[in-house]
Amino acid sequence: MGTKQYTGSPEDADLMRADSLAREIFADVANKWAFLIIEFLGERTLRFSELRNEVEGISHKMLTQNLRMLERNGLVQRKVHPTVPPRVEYTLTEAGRALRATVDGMCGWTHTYLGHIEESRRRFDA
Amino acid sequence: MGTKQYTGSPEDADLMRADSLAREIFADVANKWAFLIIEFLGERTLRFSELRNEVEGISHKMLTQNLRMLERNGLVQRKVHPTVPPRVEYTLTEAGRALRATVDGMCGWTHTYLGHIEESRRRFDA
DNA sequence: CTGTATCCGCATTGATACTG
DNA sequence: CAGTATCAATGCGGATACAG
Repeated sequence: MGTKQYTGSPEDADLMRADSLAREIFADVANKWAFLIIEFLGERTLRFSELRNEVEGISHKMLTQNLRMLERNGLVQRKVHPTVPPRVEYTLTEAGRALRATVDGMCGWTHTYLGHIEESRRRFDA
Repeated sequence: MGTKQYTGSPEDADLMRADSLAREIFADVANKWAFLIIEFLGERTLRFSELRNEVEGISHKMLTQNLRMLERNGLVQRKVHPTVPPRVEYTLTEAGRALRATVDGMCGWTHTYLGHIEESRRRFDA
């Protein structure tokens, strides 16, 4: 994801592919719902309805939509128990947990700079 | 950003405020353009037009909009040189650089799990 | 060059209803 | 309970024009 100065050399093909894919993944994952889902899921295994309660404010639709997306990218594992009524559980994969580590970093950052941000906002809004 | 089990005790007031603010910041910052801007800015100082070129695909509007947002939250510093034509330079603040460290983590994560993700997608799309 | 404002199409989102 | 589908709204984002 560095500067893009492709000269056309053979090795660049992979870099370009990787870069554009990285962008795509960024666009997928870098939205607040995905982050919140990953963060709340943590090391746990939660059902659809449990997630719905934890991530408050998320709609039924956005939850399923983001869960599908995360599953497609291999970040969450979806386990369906063939019972009635159905019981579906979601867990972070290894890749998901690795991503969560970085999201945790963002959470930590948020708390560290909370004051800084609030003050900056006050000054700006004047 | 942990579980929200507020009992109503006095100390909880701050936690709730911090939590909701953290959410708000998440919603602000967790979008691909903001990430890309932060990532490309790095340790450098760039002009508006330079940023426009680096972050390819971003529109005039989205760039200004995100730059304002980042400035408001105290993540970038905006320096206007009173010349004609105007010259405006953007730099990450300390808070911005700290956030960038975590965004870097995400970039690293992307490259580490690129193969995993591609394969997972192929399987899912079948 | 940088920035604001306006218009407008389109995608995202929520609400609702329905299936297994 | 979990998931899909449909519809309507609204808000995002791009294009354009214009000002300093």
